[in-house]
Amino acid sequence: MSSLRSIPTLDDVARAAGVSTATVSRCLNSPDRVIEKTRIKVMAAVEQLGYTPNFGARAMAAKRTFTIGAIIPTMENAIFARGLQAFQEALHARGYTLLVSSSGYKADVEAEQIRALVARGADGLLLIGRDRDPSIYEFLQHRSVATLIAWTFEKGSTQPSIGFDNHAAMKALATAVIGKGHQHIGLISGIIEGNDRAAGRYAGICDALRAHGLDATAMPIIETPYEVENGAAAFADMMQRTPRPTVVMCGNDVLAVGAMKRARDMGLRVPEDVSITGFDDIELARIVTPELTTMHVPHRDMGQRAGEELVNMLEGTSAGSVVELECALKLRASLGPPPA
Amino acid sequence: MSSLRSIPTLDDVARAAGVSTATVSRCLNSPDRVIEKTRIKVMAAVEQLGYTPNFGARAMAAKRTFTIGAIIPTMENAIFARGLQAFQEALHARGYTLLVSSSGYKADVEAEQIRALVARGADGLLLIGRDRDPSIYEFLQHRSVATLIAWTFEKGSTQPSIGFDNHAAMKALATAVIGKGHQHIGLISGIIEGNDRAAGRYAGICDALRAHGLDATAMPIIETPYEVENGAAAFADMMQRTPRPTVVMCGNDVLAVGAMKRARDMGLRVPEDVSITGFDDIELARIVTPELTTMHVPHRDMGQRAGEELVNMLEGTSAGSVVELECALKLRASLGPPPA
DNA sequence: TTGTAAGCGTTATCAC
DNA sequence: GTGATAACGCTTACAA
Repeated sequence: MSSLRSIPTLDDVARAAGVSTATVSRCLNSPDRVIEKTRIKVMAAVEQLGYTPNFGARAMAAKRTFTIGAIIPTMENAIFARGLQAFQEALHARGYTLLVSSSGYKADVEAEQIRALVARGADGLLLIGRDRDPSIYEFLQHRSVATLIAWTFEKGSTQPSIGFDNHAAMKALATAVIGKGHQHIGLISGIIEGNDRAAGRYAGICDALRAHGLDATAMPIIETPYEVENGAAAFADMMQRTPRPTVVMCGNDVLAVGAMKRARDMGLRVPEDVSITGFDDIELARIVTPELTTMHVPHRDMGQRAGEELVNMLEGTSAGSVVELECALKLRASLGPPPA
Repeated sequence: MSSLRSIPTLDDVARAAGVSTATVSRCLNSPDRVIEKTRIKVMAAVEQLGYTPNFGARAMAAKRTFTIGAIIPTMENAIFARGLQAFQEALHARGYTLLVSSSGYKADVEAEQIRALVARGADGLLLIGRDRDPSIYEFLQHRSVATLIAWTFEKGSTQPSIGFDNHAAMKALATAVIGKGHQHIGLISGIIEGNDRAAGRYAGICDALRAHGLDATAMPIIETPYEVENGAAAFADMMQRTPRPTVVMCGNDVLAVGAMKRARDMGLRVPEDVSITGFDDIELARIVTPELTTMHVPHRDMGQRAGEELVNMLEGTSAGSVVELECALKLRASLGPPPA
């Protein structure tokens, strides 16, 4: 019975094909270094026995796994989904496997997962954002794990990275908002501590305000984890402030959508009574009514290029570059002029 | 310089602590089998050297990895996110690590990923739905990888599984729809081939129709992958059919939301001109306007219990049970009576 | 309680 | 082109 047969090893295949284990290994890894006749014989044995290489053994002997790990802050909303999908596809096309973990925006969980992935032999890692305990980067370097930072770009950074300038992008969005005539902006931000993207976006708004002679320190700001419910709660809170903001800018679309929902529940019309903006331009942004003014982030492009870059780093084709991607302002119905 | 030091092994730790590798191994795996004094000495060395066990070697020697794999059809929308998050938390609490892959609803990709995860030593696997080439189950059994099927329940199934009755749930929803007076239902379904959940939901609607003396074979049906855009396109198509459906039931919330968006773009009011229903009750369902009538699936509960069950199976506490979870009808504004 | 040593299943370096 | 054989880093009887 097949279920009694134990798991076949290289040795079993070699025996069945009447060759050495070295030859079987070659057939699997560099088929061209083996004469066709032998190869066919070996492959038949592989097939017949249902052989699958043991990954641990292979990793140990080859010091290479063709596996790349990615740790994203969350899978619960779509922010990283698109980019990750594209990343995965790019890796797959180059023969690599992607393993994903999510940290729930918790630094210690992330550190643990980085170790887990490295211990499992990940050749490379995709990390989101740059704010991280330095010891982690030391560890990664020590283990010579190729590491690429995504979702953020910083001029003159030394870390290989691909992303966009969160600061500049949010500044552009805020500038557009101010251009509509708004003087009272309220900000619902993600948790800024340990999150350079959130920090950059916040700073971008302040910059825009200052550039227009407005007082950035007066801006009401609520920090809360990126969840719809939190956006809703923060919005309600924000509407109590004095002076009441005429526009609520949100750190991402998820918060913004929560804010819009609460506005609706509170009987406030968007944008007649209050304007709302997001960031990311995930699918959600065009599903809600009214459609959300937001900053488009090239998720797919970023993911795909991240995949290619990481593979290139692994294969020595690239030393790890720093690439900046462009965002695009999406002016939609949720932003209007301030109420008269 | 620390970056010149090579990666420490058990041997290095043993040498540094002045004990054997066996003792170090014991300190790490069964600390109580080692006298405190030695343990302290060893742990200090571990710490000082920054030692991390090599996973491949450990897996090979111990034939156990405390790793569980999950393969979900997609990460691009939130359908599986909630459940997976809860699953992950449950595993983490029991000391297991979760590795996730997504198959893009493609059977061959899934098969490949199953092999990849098993080769990496996954002790157990979480799979979505039961439709799958039998050889996969044979393979899994042969490798004695504990496997749990989620998101679906079938009475009398022999596979360990946890889920809900897609057929009964959709039948209940359809019954509610018919109860509102609808005679012309259009269905926008996910791809049914190879997807028992989609198939069950379809059959459930047919059942409900028949139970009310309506002709199920006359129901217009469009099959399309679960994406917002596809839901929108299918809806437009559906509105051309004669007789025009008074309600469009969708295979899940993602399709439904796409349909709602298109309805709005076409100038059709929901539910005055046409009703729309979904399935899953993901967050999205209550974000859209009007809120979506749908079937609530206990995602978190399912994920959490799946995690516990799988660990129990691994640790011999459970032989693998078949558990059914209840869904709950959510009647919201997107469903109304048919237009006069 | 601790040490010795035999695997675990590959890959890679040599010879042949 | 192919075959021995030595790593690779760890766990686990078995001995001491």
